[in-house]
Amino acid sequence: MARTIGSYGPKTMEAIRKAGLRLIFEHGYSAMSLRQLAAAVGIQAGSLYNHISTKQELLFDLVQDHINELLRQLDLALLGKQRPAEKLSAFVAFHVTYHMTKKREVFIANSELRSLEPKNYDAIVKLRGAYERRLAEILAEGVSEGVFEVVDIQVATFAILALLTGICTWYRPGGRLTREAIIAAHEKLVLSSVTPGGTASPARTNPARTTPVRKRSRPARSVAPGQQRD
Amino acid sequence: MARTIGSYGPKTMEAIRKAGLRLIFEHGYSAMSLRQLAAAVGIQAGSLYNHISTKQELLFDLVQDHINELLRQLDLALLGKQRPAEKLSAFVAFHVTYHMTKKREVFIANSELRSLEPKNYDAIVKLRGAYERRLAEILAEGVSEGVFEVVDIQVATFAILALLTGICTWYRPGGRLTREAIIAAHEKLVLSSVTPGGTASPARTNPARTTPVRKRSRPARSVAPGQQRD
Amino acid sequence: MARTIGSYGPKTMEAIRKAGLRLIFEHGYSAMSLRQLAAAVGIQAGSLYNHISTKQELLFDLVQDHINELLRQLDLALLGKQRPAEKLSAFVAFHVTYHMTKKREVFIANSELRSLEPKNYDAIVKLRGAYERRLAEILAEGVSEGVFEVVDIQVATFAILALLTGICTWYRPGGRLTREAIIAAHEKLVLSSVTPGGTASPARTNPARTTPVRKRSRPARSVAPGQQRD
Amino acid sequence: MARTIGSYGPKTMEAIRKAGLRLIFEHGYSAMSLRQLAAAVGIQAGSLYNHISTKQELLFDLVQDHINELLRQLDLALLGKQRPAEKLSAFVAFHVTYHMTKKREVFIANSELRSLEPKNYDAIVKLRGAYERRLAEILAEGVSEGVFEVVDIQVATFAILALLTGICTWYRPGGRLTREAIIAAHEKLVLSSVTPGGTASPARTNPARTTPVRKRSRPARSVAPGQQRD
DNA sequence: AATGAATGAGATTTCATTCAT
DNA sequence: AATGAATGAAATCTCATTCAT
Repeated sequence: MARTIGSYGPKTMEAIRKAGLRLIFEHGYSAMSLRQLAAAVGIQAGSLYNHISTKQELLFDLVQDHINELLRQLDLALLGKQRPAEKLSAFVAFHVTYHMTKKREVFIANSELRSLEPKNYDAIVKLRGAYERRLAEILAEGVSEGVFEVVDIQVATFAILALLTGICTWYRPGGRLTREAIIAAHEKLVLSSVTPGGTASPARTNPARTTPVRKRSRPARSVAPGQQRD
Repeated sequence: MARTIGSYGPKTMEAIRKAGLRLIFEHGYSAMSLRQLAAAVGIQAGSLYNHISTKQELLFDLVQDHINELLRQLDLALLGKQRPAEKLSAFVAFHVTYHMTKKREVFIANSELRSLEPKNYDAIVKLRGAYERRLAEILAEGVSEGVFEVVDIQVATFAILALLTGICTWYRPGGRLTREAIIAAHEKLVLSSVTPGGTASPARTNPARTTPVRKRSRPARSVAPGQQRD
Repeated sequence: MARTIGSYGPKTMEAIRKAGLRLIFEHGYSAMSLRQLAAAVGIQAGSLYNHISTKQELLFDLVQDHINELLRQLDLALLGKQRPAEKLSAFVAFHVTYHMTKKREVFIANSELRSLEPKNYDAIVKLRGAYERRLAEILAEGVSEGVFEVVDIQVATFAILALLTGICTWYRPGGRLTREAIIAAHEKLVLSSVTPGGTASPARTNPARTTPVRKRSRPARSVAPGQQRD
Repeated sequence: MARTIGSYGPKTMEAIRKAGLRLIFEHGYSAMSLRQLAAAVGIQAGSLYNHISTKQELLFDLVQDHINELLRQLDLALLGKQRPAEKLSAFVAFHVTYHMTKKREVFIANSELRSLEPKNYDAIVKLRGAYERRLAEILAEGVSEGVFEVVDIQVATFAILALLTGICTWYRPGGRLTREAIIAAHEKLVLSSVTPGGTASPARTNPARTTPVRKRSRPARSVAPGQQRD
């Protein structure tokens, strides 16, 4: 049979990316077959190869494009913000908004890192590091100015990112809350979480750790998002 | 010919579960092949079927046993705690500790729900709901006593769980921080996050939502942890 | 790598059907492996799935197409025949001829019904019933006109069909007898078998059968050709 | 778990044979797994090997014992019969009765010959030949005495056997007809079928067959019951 | 740029059979 | 005589990928 409507010409690549995002989001990268993907696009499996080079490259492109866009927009969102609290607010608002808009991209970029081949994995983790560093720097600045208090900056960075990223596992447009309410809820949680006060004392580092850090027993690229890099 | 070398006897099942946990954690359920699993155990692929009935059942058992244990231990940890703040502290300490001890089980139970067949998925989601409810009730109690302040209890529940569960993606024993420090860091973040004060106003619900809630377009069982159920 | 040698193009499906017929005839459906079949066709086992959807579907299609063709040709053969004896002669001649020509299809359609899944089984048995009814009606007509005599029409129908169908277990082209001789031999047997005369009395029905008919203890779809339906 | 009731001691072998008969009758030899068989008996698959040597031997024993018994009883049934018609009546009555009583054994012995390994196949076909010869001799005797008329003795032998053997595909105790009625119905059909009269002329043999008989293209042991041996 | 048919590897699962206990 | 756990082969079927058309 000839090709079906909706799959013709230069729009096919875009249809592949879109269907790929959805299918990987729903089933995971290795559970998604290229036949499934092709069917969703309305073409035969072999025809995919007119547009992608391999399944792996499709994943890599989706993830890479997402992270680049994320970084680009984050920098726009932080533009002109001065004080740490202001920056943190902007970070939260941006992150939440972005995750509500692009929950599939975000989810995949977090959960399918382990499906990337080593070279691709390294490239993505490097990009992701840049994003995390933005938050870590905001926290560090706030702590050094005395407006934030955390037990450990690294832990707080990971924890806040996890908190914010959690959205894409449950958010659905048209749910009970408005976007603004969801953003507000997260701003409250995050800003309060680093507010000074309470009984917390600074973290003690591990005295047991006198031997050199062991090589990890599992492949460096196994799980997302924050590999223990401290 | 009968068996020559390799694992034997009643320990095999335990070895399968252990290797299964590790491999699913590292590669994901559908990326783990039973050949791999058998090799890790030291038997032939077909021999797995003396111990499991299907690959799917293995996943289900691992997840179910984990959640049952999690619930059981949580209730022990909360025993005798009275005030909401006390309960929340205990919840955080328990959750973090458990996640550091059993990070693989926890990670799988969160990330592989979508790999469960509908019947199994439903059973697990039900169990998980019981766990989430424990936290939601603590928050609700604190809010009604005026000791906690959140914009929205549901959102706060999901956010705190996401924050806490994030640990199992980066924690590794023997890292820079002691367990106690990690627990303390999370207690600070979580307890502060719900501390009254700040400018937050109560969540406005979505005025746009006048039509009945649509059926979701993707399978009900796709992603973890908190399906939009509000 | 793509294909190198072997069958190609639109002829493959026909080759699969032909080889499938032969292999099922020789070894039986469940004893025929798809590897064998693929080897007979000259392709890889997996390549079969470009042409068939499952092994079961292949069997079903072979059987269904055969029975449809059988019915179609039978009706042609009976066209214009008036008297019962004439009809019975035509039936025998047609049946024997067809079974000599398509002995594999015939044999499979009779012996592999039990290998059909329930839904497929039901469909085929229904078609087969139509064929059997043609014969039963000829006999009934002859009996009511007094030109045939049988003890029981149902039993005679089954018996004559069994007699005629037996051919496909021993016929081989180029054997000792001409086709015409084989047909003549069967016409003599069948026509004589229902000729009036002899000592036979009408069948007594079973007096022991006072209780309702029990459900059969084995699956309704086990053996061919005539399930006890009286 | 220990062994279940009904499977203990010297009765196990009998249970295996009985369950084996049923399962092969219902599903066919190669579709019956030894695990199924063991389950039907109430033991583990491995335990079968305390009683049988291989799956193939089980089939062979079932078939061989059946045919031996068949021959033995046939000779008893023919004892003292003098005239051909008397003999043929006795043959039919015996055959039908036996097939109603032992329809599973009969069916298997006819349909699973192709599942026998060459050596076993040869042994069984030899035995079966003895049985067929009994009928062929009765017919030949009747023909030479002028009380029977057939176009071809070989064809008539096969056809009558097929007719009679068909019973085991539809007979079920407690059906509409009494055993006696079924026997009577078959006696009428068979005796009439060889009654002299009618227009049939003796079979012409195949003039085309001038070349030596080709070797059969398929394995000598493929199908039942009457290989073309003329 | 799409199809349809192919490949070779590999997926999960079942099989007959073995044997220490 | 039974069990339970093992083997190695093979079952059906799916996969990513290739390529002549």
